[in-house]
Amino acid sequence: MHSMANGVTAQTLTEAVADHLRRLIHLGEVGPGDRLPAERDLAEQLGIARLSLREALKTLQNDGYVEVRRGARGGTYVTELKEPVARWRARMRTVSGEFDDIVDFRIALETETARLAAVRRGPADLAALRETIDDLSRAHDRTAFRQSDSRFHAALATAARSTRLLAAVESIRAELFNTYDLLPFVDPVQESVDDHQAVYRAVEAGDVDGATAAIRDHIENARAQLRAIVFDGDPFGAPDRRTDAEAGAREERGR
Amino acid sequence: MHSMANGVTAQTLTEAVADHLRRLIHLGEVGPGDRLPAERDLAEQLGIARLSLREALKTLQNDGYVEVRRGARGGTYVTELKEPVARWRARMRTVSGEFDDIVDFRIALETETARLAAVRRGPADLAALRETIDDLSRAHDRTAFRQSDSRFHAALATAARSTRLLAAVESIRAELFNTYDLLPFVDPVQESVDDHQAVYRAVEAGDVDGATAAIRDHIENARAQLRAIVFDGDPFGAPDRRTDAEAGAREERGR
DNA sequence: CTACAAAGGTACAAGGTCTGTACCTTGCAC
DNA sequence: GTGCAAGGTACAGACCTTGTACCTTTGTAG
Repeated sequence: MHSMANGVTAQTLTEAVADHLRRLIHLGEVGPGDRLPAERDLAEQLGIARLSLREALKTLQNDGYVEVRRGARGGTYVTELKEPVARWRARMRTVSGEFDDIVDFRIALETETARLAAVRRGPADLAALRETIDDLSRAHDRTAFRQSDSRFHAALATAARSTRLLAAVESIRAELFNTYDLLPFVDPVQESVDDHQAVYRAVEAGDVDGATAAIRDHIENARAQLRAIVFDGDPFGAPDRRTDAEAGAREERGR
Repeated sequence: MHSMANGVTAQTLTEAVADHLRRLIHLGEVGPGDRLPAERDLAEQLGIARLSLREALKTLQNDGYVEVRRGARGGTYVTELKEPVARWRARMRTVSGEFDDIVDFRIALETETARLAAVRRGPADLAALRETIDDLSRAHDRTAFRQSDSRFHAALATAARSTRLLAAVESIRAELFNTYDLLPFVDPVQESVDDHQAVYRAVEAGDVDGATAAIRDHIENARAQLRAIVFDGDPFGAPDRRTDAEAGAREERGR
């Protein structure tokens, strides 16, 4: 027998709660400056003891996600996220291939999502998609931009009638974090609106190939933008860019 | 603020271990009749206390995945899996859309996997793929068939150079369980070999569209076969069709 | 400038989980 | 029928989770 391998561990409530909250922050559900509910309330909402929540908040505090203030106007506030974003960026630069691995996975999920959406969408789905694009084009700050962007992709997965794709699309977005705060704000908005509209038109028309091509372009655009953020100013030069065209030439260790 | 929603829970070690072992069984890493390592050894391999392992085994025992025998030739043996397969089948029939949801997700993962493999594969990858197909065509029993099949898809994800796709492909295969034991054995072998060879040829040729089309066909074939197992007449022909609730209620004592 | 209210901070006891260690029981093989 | 390789059981210590109670900080209304 083989591969009964190791690595099995329990997850404490504290860890689970910290992961949950960290994910909400990564997804932009709560952004810099937002205040979380009071400990007692939040603990009740999450169905856990206050102490467990407090320990989770302590973790997030240590990692620089939130800061805690006492007194009447006290509470737990999301920070500007400079520290965690810096750590995320360092990891993306350090762990070879991690960045492209995530984006490749996202492409796998979203191209098929777009394909299914083009086939299965109904009028209500189209309306929901239009609304997210309208919100996006009207977004006046980064938080609104983030949320509209997230909701477009969620609406697409909803139109695709796939609960697993919806969940996975959200998960992988959380892994990419939310780094728009590091970009100049104006550029990405118009580009993103254009990309989303292209996807929408193909989905509305039931154009399967057009929809997959449009979403692939969109994610490749996002990849390029994020790559600039992550690797900009690297003294050792850009790491190898695994485009599909190039990568075929190289070959790796056997297995 | 919204969506701070509920549902956060810790996972006990026992649960984690049970999930891990159940997954190995679902993937066919260990099959009917196989014996797991002795409790003391397995606990050490997994890095956990024996009691935690024992509780996990108790769970699997209750669910009909394994049976435990004492004495010199004793140990923990994987059952014929009739009970869990019946439960799985009942669930697929009952939970509306669950079956297609899983297969749709699998298509999302594997089409992009095939696409990337066609672009990034090296000679070693091609050799590994050929080997799994050879194994498959020589498979004399269901266990060998299962393993070769799994390994082909793993090799494909390896050729695609994507750790996340590899992990996700494995996960979703575990959710589909391993129901080949319910099929007549001869048919699917030749079909499956043909399908895999079609994928291989496209990947070898670097034919992106051919590879995605071939893997999509393969999975749609698998969908049709599985659908027949899941939704068509009872494979055991018994007019007495037990619901899973009934099945769980009976046959409780015999252990 | 004082009292109140709304937050976070701390303490403790009861019950559950995980570990390490030790010892008992079963049943095949010789 | 003895040896021995399994599983079966017991227990104490450390850690995690919960419920409850009470303390401290700080903005602000009066």
